[in-house]
Amino acid sequence: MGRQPCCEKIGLKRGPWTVDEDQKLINFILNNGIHCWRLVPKLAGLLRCGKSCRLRWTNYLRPDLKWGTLTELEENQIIQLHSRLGNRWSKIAGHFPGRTDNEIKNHWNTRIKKRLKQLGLDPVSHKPIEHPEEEKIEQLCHSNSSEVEEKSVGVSPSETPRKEELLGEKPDTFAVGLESIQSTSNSTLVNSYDMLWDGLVEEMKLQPNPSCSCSPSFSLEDTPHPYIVEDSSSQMVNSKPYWAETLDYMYGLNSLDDDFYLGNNHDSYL
DNA sequence: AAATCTGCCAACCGCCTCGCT
DNA sequence: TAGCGAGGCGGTTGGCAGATT
Repeated sequence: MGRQPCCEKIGLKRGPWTVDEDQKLINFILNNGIHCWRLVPKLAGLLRCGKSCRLRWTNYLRPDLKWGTLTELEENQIIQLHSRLGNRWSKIAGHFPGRTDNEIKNHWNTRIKKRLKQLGLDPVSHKPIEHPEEEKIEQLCHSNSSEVEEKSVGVSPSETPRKEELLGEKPDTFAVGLESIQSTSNSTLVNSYDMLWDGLVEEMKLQPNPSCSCSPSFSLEDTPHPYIVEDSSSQMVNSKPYWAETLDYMYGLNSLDDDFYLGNNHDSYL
């Protein structure tokens, strides 16, 4: 016997949320909090199931969401965390304040996967995809032929990485990783991000995100601002969604200065 | 200019986990 | 201790927008 559906689906609306629905959900949660998702749509006057409301809130309407493209540093951190945690997106998202598991999952599937494949890495195992590649790496470690090196991974002779580095074993320090990233071509990113991340782990002691997406509760005091967008040129821009004005009004945020909206305090969350 | 392709992401589905009775 | 229900999670899909032909 199968499980009962989470809600009575007959007569319920599906698909994209409208402005009106968003407003209703925001108003209800801000006024009443979240006690039981199953009751939220009924009490808020929405023809949605509780699950749908929860998803909409956690992925889009939550005030502590960080908007905008994931930064390169965040991307590298995601890769590292994925190599250790696998597809446990909520756990990974827990390390990124204001980011949702859905967002990170989407980013992984659409961009990072591709990037890893271009680097010759298996997105699942994080190891080189083909054995011939390993043979090339072997050659790299034991040969002085710059021609082979240039063709295989594009590393100059003086920057020849150790085999275990190319194959994903963790080297030593943050400093080494950072230096490597700064001084080498893109192809060495394969091992550089490992180095960098290990250093970061040491530096930051991997403090989990207190406002993890799993939690329905939030606090304006300890969460980043939601309307931060970082474009490809790393410039922070203001990108409020349409409902933001409502939230601003309700939270009294409209008196905050531009630095807050522009995310100039975002460093403290890394 | 129109048709087709591709990438992105919001949203859904169904299974799992955990807490309550 | 077993059964049930709600919330959480990860995989997948559908539709939109921009790019390409």
